[in-house]
Amino acid sequence: MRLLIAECTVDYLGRLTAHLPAAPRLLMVKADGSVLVHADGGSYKPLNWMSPPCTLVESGGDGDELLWTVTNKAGEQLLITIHQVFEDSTHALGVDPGLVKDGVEAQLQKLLAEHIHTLGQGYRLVRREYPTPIGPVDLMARDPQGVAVAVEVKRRGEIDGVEQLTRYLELLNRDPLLAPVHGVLAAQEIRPQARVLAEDRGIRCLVLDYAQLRGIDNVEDRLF
Amino acid sequence: MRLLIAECTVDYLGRLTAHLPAAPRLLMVKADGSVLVHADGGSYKPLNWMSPPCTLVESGGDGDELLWTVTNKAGEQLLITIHQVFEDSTHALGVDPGLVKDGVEAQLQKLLAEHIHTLGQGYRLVRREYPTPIGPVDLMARDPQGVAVAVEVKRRGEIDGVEQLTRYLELLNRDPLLAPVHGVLAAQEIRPQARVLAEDRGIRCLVLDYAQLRGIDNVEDRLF
DNA sequence: CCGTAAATGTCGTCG
DNA sequence: CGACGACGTTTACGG
Repeated sequence: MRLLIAECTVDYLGRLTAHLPAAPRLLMVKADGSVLVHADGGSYKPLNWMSPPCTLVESGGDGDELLWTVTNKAGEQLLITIHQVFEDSTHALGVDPGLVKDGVEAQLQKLLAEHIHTLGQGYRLVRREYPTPIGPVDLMARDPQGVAVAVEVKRRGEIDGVEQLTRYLELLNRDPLLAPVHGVLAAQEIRPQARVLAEDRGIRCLVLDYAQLRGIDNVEDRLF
Repeated sequence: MRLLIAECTVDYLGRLTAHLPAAPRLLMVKADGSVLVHADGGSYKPLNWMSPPCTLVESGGDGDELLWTVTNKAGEQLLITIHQVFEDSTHALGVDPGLVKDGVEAQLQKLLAEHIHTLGQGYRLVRREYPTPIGPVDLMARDPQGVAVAVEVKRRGEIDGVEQLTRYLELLNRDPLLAPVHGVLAAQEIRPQARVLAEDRGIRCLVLDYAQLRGIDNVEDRLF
């Protein structure tokens, strides 16, 4: 990895065109040739960048200037003019062992499947990832009367989730052996507009308490 | 901005939990206190990070180790254990003048508005950004028979765009002075599933050729 | 400050 | 390799 602190001007010509006036910035060149231009603020997103795979060509500009031309397969270009270099260092980091994550939605789905009575007393789980032609429904269950219930699990319930579940329900209800199929949107948090849309379509909204779902585990652990 | 090249272990405890085993990495601390952990690959996204506003507390760990505890308002934590420092430098960059962008969807919308006959001969533009209670429709037009046509412009047509246009159409069709309102999804590229969904709902799909739309300009430039 | 839509989104997974 | 959905999405824009 090469790090430069330098005054530079940057132009991106690709899916859009963008320009950065001259200013001191951090230029990061990674081992795979990708380039990041960072300012001393903002968030983790660089001001400008080129993702790998790409190639960097260094050439002389006017006077003491350097011109970097970074190009990718699609022909997108990042043009960096370096006016003054304040620091320039290179470091061999090696391949990173990588990030280990504990998911959220998958956990919620698993927990809700294990405690399907969170939907109400007498509910039974049919299966997780119930297949449909347009993708799997997170959970399929039966209510105490035996009516099919399709459950969409989200961390945050938003309009997208309602639309997604609506498409599943429309398809599932075409199956005379399954219909009628009710819908439940289950999430740790449900946005007001998503709730309005869901309830307008007869979809029940269920707010999940992650801690409580795990708490139920603990209680049962004590019982057995 | 402070840059460290260091062997470190990182844990994030927040919306999820994530762990990075010990390895040499770049640690970037920005002036606003935000912290980025970068490897020598991947894309512009750090392996781990904390967005501002947040606070960094440095304390001693076991032996020569250093422990950074980065905390934000929501109580999320980024814990960085620094085992060995290979380089440590600090640079004053000042406030960045910022990025100037030329958008894409806005350009497409403008071009299509200027060449509304791309929809078909005899089409007339009513207005861009036609207001509805849930937000503006990109373009409103009339077909040769005077029927209202709502157009949603995207760079890439995906299911979301179809849903968005569907919501607009549902609302617009409630207005007896406007109904019936037809729908058109116009994009440089339309995904197969979006096309199926759109056509199932009677929404026409129109693939836009950016170069050709500008080419039409050129031809007209030559004529006048 | 909340809510929605856009993003040079990026990233994983699965066909 | 393309399509599709999730993301610690982040970010910009409007009410």
